[in-house]
Amino acid sequence: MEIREILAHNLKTYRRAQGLSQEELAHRAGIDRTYISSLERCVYAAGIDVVDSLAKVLGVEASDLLKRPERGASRRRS
Amino acid sequence: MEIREILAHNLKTYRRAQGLSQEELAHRAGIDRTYISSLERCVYAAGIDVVDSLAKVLGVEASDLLKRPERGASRRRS
DNA sequence: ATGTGACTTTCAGTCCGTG
DNA sequence: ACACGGACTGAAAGTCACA
Repeated sequence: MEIREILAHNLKTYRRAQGLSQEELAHRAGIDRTYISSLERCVYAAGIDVVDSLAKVLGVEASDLLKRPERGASRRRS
Repeated sequence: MEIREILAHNLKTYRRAQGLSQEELAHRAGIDRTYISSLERCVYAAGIDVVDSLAKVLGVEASDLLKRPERGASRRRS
């Protein structure tokens, strides 16, 4: 799994957990709207400083955004 | 503490733990020697793909390179 | 074996828009 | 609220010579 994909996944997950839209997140992090969209679609390899500012808005550590998701336990059993 | 400094610190620490010179690390990661030097001196905010390739050579996760160092327990008592 | 300045090229990141 | 495109700018990516 590519590092961009990991970031994209975590970004999307944490963002939704906070109930934020891409626009809201972009605004609060002082980053362009369309760039967030690009990151979640793995268009760019973000710089660590934007990872850091995104992490701050999302209330997590920068390193958390680069952690590969858990192997087994993703799906919620209905 | 700035994210660049964290990366610089961890990079240096892990590199030395592996007994690698900047040149060796650079060579193995397919990156220029002087660029490693720049990163360890906080000249740039590296991209996550660079962080990832460095992490692979150092045998750690990309997220480990962005983890802020432990508060207390760094200095070894002589 | 590393720091640093000067340099060129690539791409991250912005800003405008559309569907 | 999001995907996606074009055009642009500045910083990162990459190279070299010298201390």
